[in-house]
Amino acid sequence: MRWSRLFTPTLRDAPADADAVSHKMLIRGGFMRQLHSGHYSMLPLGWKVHEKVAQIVREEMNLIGGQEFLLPAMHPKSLWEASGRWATMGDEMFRLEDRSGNEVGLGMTHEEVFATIATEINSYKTLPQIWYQIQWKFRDEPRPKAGLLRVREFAMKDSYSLDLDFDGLDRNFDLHHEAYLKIFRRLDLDAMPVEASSGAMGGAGSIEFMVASPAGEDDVVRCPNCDYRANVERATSALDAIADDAGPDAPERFPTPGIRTIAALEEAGAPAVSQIKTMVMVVDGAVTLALVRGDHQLNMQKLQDVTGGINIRPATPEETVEHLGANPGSLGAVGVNDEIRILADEALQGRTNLTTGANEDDWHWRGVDIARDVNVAEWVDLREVTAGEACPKCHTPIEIVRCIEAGHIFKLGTQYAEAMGAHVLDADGNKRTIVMGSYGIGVGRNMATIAETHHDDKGLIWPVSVAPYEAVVTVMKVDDEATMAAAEQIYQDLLAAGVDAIIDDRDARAGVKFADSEVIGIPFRLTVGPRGIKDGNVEFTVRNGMVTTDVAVADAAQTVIDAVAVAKG
RNA sequence: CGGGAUGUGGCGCAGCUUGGUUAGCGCGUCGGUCUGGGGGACCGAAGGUCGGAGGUUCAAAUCCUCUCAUCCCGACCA
Repeated sequence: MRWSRLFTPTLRDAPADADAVSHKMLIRGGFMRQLHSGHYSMLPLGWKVHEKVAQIVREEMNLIGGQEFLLPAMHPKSLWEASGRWATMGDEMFRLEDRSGNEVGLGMTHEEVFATIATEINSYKTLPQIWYQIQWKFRDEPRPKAGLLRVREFAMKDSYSLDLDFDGLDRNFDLHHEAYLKIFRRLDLDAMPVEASSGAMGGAGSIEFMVASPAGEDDVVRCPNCDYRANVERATSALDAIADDAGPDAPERFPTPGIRTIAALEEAGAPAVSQIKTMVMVVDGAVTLALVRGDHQLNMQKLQDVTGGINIRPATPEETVEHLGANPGSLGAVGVNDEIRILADEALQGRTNLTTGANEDDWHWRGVDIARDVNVAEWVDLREVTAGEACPKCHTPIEIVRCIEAGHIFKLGTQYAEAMGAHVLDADGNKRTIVMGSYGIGVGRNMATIAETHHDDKGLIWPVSVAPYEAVVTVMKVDDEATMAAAEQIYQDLLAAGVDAIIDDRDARAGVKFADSEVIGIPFRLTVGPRGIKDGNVEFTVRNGMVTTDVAVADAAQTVIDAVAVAKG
């Protein structure tokens, strides 16, 4: 490519509405432009990077036996009704009507379609299978943000494993786990696998691949001592046992005028660790109480996971008063009847002599024995761990790191195959439901994650594996014949050796050319100018670290060819 | 959905409080001259429904109402 013909509108300033580093850099480098919230146009360089990321994913999927498909993005309502997800996907699914009035949805993921195709598998002999595609997903996100990190329209590699049994699923899950680690290594992303909530996907278990970054949206618990890693949505920690006084034979009501918060109640003599915090939640329309220790936080995802609820929200003040008879600040579960489901965090199990609201404004109970006085339906893990608590495995204080979710793999099980009727006959002639796994990597998000973690104050620093160009030959004086001829020869040598090179043949000032190559983040640069040519030299600059050395004109191309080869491993 | 902020040539901004010439500035763009190893200088030029609609007024970028868009925070702390 000749830069004089390249369309890549670089900017001196980042747009004011960009906040995340990757967003600013990708806009400044002319990789992409926003069309509207959550939708980006990929410009030539952006698309090149995107496709290099996709190709790495494709290669690693093929290596584990994946077969590439391409499924429709637009799906009939009936398909999603069959799995029950037409309803459960809620507002996150884009829906529209065709001219006949038939409702269709834009695919957010493709379990249903792949499972439908899997109905054509009739014999166990066809299994296992790994099917995948790299295709556009549409999700009406509540809040698109941070450039490509969270968008409403994006390319995703989604793969699906099909097996006769759960042992097979485990094998394919492990194959994907390994393939994903290789993919992230090739993308130069330091991704850590963590236990995760399966969320709306359902299924038996899942692993997220997390890359530490302040631009992320997930918090990951990490033990600095052992290998414990988990999303806060799943993480636990070891708590010190608390020895309570037995307390009175029955709870006692006492007046607490004006006391509305845990902190205020603590000042009034009830330690937060000995309070019950009563969260009034509405789970799919049903008022539910979630109890946690006074000094603990409720994790909504954990509540969602344990209840299996789809729509979960805090109760409104009106609903709270209607069901419990008091306002927030004086709420409790003592004496609440069976009509309201009560879930209590495990940290409250066995506790006595506790304090909690009495469901009458300005009154609380003390001396509460939770087992005796509260009608707990289930003891579950609801609490969000915090940094510094003890690792559940080794008791070292844990840390919490902000992360980008770069990939996610799920052990789905049989639910989609069952819904779509994907069955096979096993060796004994018995009908069996196909066991599925599903595995996703967002191409654009990974591109942004690389940008997020590979830059300096001059711009991006792409790993060679995904760089828009591996090398640029920067011509300092295009009207100097000897300079241009030497640059052209080097450029042709690079192309002949398979290096993805570009020659900057623009009649522009040196500063402009340097700045552009740096903001774009091309890994290697050969600067060819009359000054060096006179001595038979060109300059070789490595973008990462901006180290420049002189090399002989005759060796220049080979220097880059070698550097590219080393970087690609 | 709740809260906050911002919308003025391609990008970054000023002007708005206190309404009043032809709406400015930097960068970028186009033409030219001089330059030529870190976003150069000078001359000239193009490019704007001041997000949109309605209202107040003799007069609106500026005041009022509604609306749309974009960004950030939150989706719990009883």
